[in-house]
Amino acid sequence: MAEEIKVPQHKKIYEILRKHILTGIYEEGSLLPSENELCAVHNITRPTVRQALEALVNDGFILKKQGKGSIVRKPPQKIGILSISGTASAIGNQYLQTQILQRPQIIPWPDNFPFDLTEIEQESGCIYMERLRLVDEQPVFYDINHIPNINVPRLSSRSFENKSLFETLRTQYQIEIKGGEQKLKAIKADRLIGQLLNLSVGEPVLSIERKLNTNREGFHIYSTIWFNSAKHSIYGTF
Amino acid sequence: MAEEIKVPQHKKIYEILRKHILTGIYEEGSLLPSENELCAVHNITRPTVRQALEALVNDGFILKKQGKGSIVRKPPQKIGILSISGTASAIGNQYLQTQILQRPQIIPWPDNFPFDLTEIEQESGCIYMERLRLVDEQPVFYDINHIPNINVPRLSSRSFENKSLFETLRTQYQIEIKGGEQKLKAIKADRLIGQLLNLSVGEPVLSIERKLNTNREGFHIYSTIWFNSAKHSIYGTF
DNA sequence: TTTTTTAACTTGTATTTACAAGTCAATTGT
DNA sequence: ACAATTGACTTGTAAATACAAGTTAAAAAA
Repeated sequence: MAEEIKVPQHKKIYEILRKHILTGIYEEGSLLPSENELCAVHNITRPTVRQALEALVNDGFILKKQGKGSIVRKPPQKIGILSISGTASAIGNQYLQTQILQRPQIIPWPDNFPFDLTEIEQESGCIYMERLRLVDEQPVFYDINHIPNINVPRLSSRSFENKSLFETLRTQYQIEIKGGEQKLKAIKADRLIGQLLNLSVGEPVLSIERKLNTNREGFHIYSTIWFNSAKHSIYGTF
Repeated sequence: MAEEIKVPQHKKIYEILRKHILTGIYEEGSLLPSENELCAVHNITRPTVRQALEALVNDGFILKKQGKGSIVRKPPQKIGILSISGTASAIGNQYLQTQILQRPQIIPWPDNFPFDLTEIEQESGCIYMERLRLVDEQPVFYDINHIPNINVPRLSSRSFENKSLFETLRTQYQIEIKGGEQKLKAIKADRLIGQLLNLSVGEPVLSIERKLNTNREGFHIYSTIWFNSAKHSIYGTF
């Protein structure tokens, strides 16, 4: 019971600093507290602080300069819909609303699943959910997700209305996206997609099939996205 | 003088291991020597070894597993059309033929160019070229490129029939792509695009606008790609 | 005033030590 | 013969310490 999840100190500090950068407590271009200050504040030693800072450097949140300090670099560049992050931060999530069409539920994997599954994934079933994302009240993309039902207790009962699925996975289950593969196509909207995205049948739609790798061996997240590119386009840096 | 360049130990180890992985001394899938072995061999301490290994993890050369070891992962990422590389390696360039529709020519920048240009770029004019890429004799994508006419002598007189534009830039001019940004859309084929890609007007086409950054400060390459996704899809890893 | 030096910061590198936790094969007990 | 346990590996986390090297501004010297 209780099942205490052990989170290393350097990861805690990483999460705290990351959040503070994203929420604007540290402004872009300003300096983070010095390593020694962070040691004092969080009561840990410098190597541990440096481990957290190094992760922030790798993720593009800060830029270190010897003799100067750690410079905040707010928009972590990347994270477009095409890049490593979740679909959430695509447009600037202030204006991105999420509608859950299908709350997470546990189902067996579909018969004709377009990706190969590992045995463990196959045996455990998957958590399925559908979301519709809107900008200015207009539907922009619709996505379905298949997540292996492996050691993600109560995920199916969580709400994702106002937070990113990937944010939840990262903070609640320590699941991080490490990379992935994707296939892109321009297709014609069929009746279902047309209805969801408020498009006529036959209008062009951008479809993305992706398989995301995580820090858990053999744990992959599968998403399919249909994107209405009439008024928006998908932006990404790399 | 002599000007001794000081290279940190962890960087030396990184370079050694990297070279050994790339030259095949350590085979893909095999284990690297353990951290303690590396300490003994190179006469350094474990934190230093770990610093080198961490860099290798970040660059995708190894994969660490607690209790097991460091697994060699030879191909340091692949690069697809969506990633950093040029459009060439998209499908596996054996089957990718290139037809030059417009040989490189020097022109002024278009009036309504969709990207902001630096002063230097603006003043120098650009090199323009159009290509059609075919798989199995069938057109798959059509791309136009704008390259600043800055210190790229005789580029406009080169032939790109059988080599990648980016390969030429890298080997002949030491210009390397370091990253970039892109916008993706699904649009309807107009008459020109339909004709080029062998599609009916109104069929969905995937369009990509990209601005590529290079190792030359202020030297960007601008491409627009129209992709026929009827029989192929764009594949990328990240 | 202007320049140089110093001192007090910052991050970078490196060692040493200790224990936790995952993996795997040999050993042990049944 | 089989299952469980042990022990010897592996990497992960964390502390305490020391000095090197880049940056900056205040203090001292010209």
